[in-house]
Amino acid sequence: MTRTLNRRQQRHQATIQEIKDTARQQMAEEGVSNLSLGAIARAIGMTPPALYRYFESRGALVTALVVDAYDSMGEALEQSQGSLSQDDYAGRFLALMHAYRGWALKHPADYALMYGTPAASVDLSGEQERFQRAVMRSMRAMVEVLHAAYDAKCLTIPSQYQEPPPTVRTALTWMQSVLPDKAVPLGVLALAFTTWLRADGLIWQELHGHLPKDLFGYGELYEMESRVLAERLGLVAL
Amino acid sequence: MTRTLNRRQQRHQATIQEIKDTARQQMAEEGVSNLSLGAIARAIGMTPPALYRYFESRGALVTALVVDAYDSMGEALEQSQGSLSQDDYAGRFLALMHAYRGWALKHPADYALMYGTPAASVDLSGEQERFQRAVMRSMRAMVEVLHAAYDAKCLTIPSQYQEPPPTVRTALTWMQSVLPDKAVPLGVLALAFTTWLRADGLIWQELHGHLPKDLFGYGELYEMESRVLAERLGLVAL
DNA sequence: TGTACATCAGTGAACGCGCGTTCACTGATGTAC
DNA sequence: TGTACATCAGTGAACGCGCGTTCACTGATGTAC
Repeated sequence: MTRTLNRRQQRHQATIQEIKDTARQQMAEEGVSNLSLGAIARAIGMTPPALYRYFESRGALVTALVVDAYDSMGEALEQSQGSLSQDDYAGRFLALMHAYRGWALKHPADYALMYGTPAASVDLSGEQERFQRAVMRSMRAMVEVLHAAYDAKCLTIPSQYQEPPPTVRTALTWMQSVLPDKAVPLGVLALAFTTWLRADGLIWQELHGHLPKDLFGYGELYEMESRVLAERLGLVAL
Repeated sequence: MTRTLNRRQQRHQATIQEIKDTARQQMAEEGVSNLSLGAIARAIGMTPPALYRYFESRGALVTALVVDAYDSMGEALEQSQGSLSQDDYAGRFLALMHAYRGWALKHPADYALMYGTPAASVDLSGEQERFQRAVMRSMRAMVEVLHAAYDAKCLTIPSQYQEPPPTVRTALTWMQSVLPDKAVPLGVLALAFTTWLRADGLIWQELHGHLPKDLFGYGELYEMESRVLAERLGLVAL
């Protein structure tokens, strides 16, 4: 196995990192759709063809960036749980929601890459499952909190979620199989995702929507919504 | 006034329409970010410079398309109310939600244009208010339903919405002033928008997200969510 | 430890492409008297 | 009704740009004996 890397391999990995970091910075400055291999190469003192030693195409680079973004987001979410007591479900939920918006505002380019118009990124059919797994990884913390609350009988699941339609059920089962916690009830899983996707709409519009910026009031609207969601999930504040 | 248009002016307006229609078709086929003036001109049998008689730049064309899209969506929402009785608030709400997803699926390119990564569109600072007004126009039906339900005491407004933070309040007041119905309580307005934005997240992810497509089960997840929302708004089905 | 060979990093030139926009222009369409 | 003039539509050529990707190549870095 390549357990130990020689110096050349280490440099290779380091350069891959440098390329990705530069790409992220480029996106942040010039906009997600203006990611150019030439500009990246220039910024790190190489010529464009040299990048092909590290990524086989522009698309491969973008794919790597997307997967990284989900990981980075997931990590931020997990870290948000640090200091909270295990059974403070409402607190943990609110921390997750807060961390989510925080991450999105701190990494707008990555967020746009994950969530924005896909034409800017790539839709290689072979990569689909790779993306799906990345999403699931980022969602672990959310699922974990709701599952814990459910087991403690502190979660209200709307009746509709108990018996999802067959197609939905199929997808949920796959998602369940990908998570480390194989015992998550499907209803909890569905609830975690719909809650999540609803938060998405708010954040995205705050960042890129055509509404007056004031409406979101530096996150106050979002926090308000988070609290409403927490209440309706039946999570009681400690 | 130019109340009656001569033939030349009529042709001018017709060509503007033709350009916009072709542009929409182009976006649908090639992706929103691949909108090219050359391709549009070619499709309608003109040369690229000719388009500059109708739009002063590519950005102006995109702006017009966005505004049109909001109008088209708003119209679809209003039409969804047609056959329902005025006081069937739950029915009207569900019809709106259903029509919203329906419109988005039928016009994915326009939806992406309104809602997607803005780099693909335009962010001329002067156009901001134009966009904001367009959004408000598209939201009339939703606001109207919730307002009617509120007056009939059939709407549950979360306590947090009664006293929004000052910044949020400012934006809501502006929004209120732009609507035809000047008497909408701010809480109702806020509720209408957050509900809306949450639905957005679901639809967008169904269209462009990295989740398994089955999860959305041909709209079943969305309908499920809509019903949950209706219940929680306190709207009772007739 | 030193040499012979394979592997890899990076270069520089080139390819072919499509893009938005400008400009000076020709013809056609409309207007005023 | 006919003519003179202004307005507008559309052309064709050109500008300057940046893009992703390929190719044959030179040097440097590592490996095996």
